[in-house]
Amino acid sequence: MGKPRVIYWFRTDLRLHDSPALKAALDLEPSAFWPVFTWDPHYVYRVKVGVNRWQYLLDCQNDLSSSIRKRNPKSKLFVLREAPQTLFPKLFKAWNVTHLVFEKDTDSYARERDSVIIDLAKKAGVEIITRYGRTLWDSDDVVAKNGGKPTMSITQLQAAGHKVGSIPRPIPAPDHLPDPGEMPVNFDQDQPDPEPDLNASHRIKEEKAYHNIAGPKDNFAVATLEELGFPTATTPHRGGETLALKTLDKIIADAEYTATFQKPKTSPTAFAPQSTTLLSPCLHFGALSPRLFYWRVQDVVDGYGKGASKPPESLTGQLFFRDMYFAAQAAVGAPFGRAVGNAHARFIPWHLPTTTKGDGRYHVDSSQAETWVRHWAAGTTGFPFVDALMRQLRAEGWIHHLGRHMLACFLTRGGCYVHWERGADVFEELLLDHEPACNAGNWQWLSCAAFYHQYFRCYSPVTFGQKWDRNGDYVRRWVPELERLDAKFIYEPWKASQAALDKAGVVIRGDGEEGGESEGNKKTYPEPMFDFGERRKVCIAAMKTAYSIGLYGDDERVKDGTWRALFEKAGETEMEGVDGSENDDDGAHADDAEYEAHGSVRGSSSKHSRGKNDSAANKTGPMDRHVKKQKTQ
DNA sequence: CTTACCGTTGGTACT
DNA sequence: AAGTACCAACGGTAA
Repeated sequence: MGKPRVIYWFRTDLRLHDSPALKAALDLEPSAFWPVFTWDPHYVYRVKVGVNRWQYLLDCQNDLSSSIRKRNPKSKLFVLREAPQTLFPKLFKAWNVTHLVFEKDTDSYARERDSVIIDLAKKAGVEIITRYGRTLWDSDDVVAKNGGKPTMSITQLQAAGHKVGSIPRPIPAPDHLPDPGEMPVNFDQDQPDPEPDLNASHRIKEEKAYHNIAGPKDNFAVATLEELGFPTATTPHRGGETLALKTLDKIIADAEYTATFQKPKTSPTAFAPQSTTLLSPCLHFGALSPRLFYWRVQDVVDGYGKGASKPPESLTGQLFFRDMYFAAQAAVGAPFGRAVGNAHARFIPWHLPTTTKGDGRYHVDSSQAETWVRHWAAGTTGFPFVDALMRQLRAEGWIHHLGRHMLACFLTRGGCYVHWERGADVFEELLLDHEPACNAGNWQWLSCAAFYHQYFRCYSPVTFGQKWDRNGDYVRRWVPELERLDAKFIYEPWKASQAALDKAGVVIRGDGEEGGESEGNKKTYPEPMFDFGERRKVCIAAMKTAYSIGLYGDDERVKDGTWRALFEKAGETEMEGVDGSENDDDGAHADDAEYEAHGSVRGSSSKHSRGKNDSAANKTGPMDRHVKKQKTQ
């Protein structure tokens, strides 16, 4: 029995401070200690990760690696390019490993993957040690204290958290790390199947992610965007533990901001600087510990006395929401990320639902909805506030939480009546801070499928922006076509007089698909893609029908399609399978037309450039005709 | 059982 | 400018 030879497996905990798992690994007093990151093909190919988020991940890895090196010049973050499921059994042997240590992860894919790894380690006689530090409280403990049920309200989370116990105080970063052992690669590399590559559309060059297990220079280096075939990232936001801690210091130094923070009063239109902390991407990658964040803030609040804000509005309250979604997902499992099969989300027959085949595709039941979602994703809806938000999201990978509300409400229950899964797909790709539990949870919240139910409260793309930004500076920043338009019309340019438009040098015309950005000296901006007031009414009425029918995602009638009869009986026409297009009965639909499309909205980074054949927009399925016949009977 | 009130972040019309 | 009542009316929670 030699001394412990330990692999510390970094995943979504790219930091050295406050890591219970890292502490457990170092407490073994290893004779060999390898800080390792494995490239999971699931992340590289099977989930949508935009270029900006890749950049942020690589930032975090580079910073971590240099922090490790500072503590031991012989060490660094060793990046191995192979799926952990095939890599670890070989590594255990080749490096003579005795322990594998990592932070527990309650995401559904991670749970599945980690249980495989734990079995493999058992077989190899390698001891597994895990600890938890991803949320304030261990999500499984929260679920247990919530009666085994998902936490569906912030009250439940707070009550269950209270029962779990006090939030652990942060653990300082180690000031020294043990030497790594020898690292022979005397085994073959298992190559993953790159198909389907959900990120193929972003790549501008050959992707070389798995060309060599230790990277192109054979030195286990952190990858570059170029090796992945990606173009340069556009986000100004940079990642890494060092930066995260600096940002946190700056926030904490402002005691009044920290102690009196009220989320609903922070502005979604503030930019340079934004009104919130922008720490969410650091939390996602684990570059910042939520418990460190919590206690640094709480200590300020405790010292501030009267006038401090309280959860859920306060800064610490924001972390509670994160814990709530994590615990909800921990309880529900994989169905939490979907509608069908999710017993805790209402069934609402929105357009463009994901197919039940599990292939990531969705049902194009309405060409009109498909057109709307494309405009939504590209930032060409003709509603300036909506378009500004989407353009900032595409460029920077981050928008304010209330901006996300606006976009989500508009796409689902307050505008397009498109399924929240379509919006979640786009956010998953674009958000730097995309967190599976929080994304799915927030989309369910905003669409009133779960967590939130007041569907009659709708965000107006005109009024909501005006409430925060009378002059429309935010819109001018992101929709430069309207830069010079009078503030009176900046949120609703279709109402502007010809004189006002002439003065601003803009023409309101078309649907943004012509590709022409300028006409002479004038710029063009699209007409609004629908009458918002009308759509709002239609959506609220349809939500009322869906609520009164009261089905949930796990209902048999949802799975077998008999839900439709219930909605037809209720006289509902705004629903999946009914195409609202005015001009689509021109005989253009082939009988065997495909009615599925890839589960991603290809928002082109070059705006206004989407081709007409880019999607299944002009194809409809048999269901449409079926329903249309019924309508005209 | 009923009832009243609350729920992180709506919109409108009024004072 | 900021506060209030109302719109039409949801589910969860506590009394």
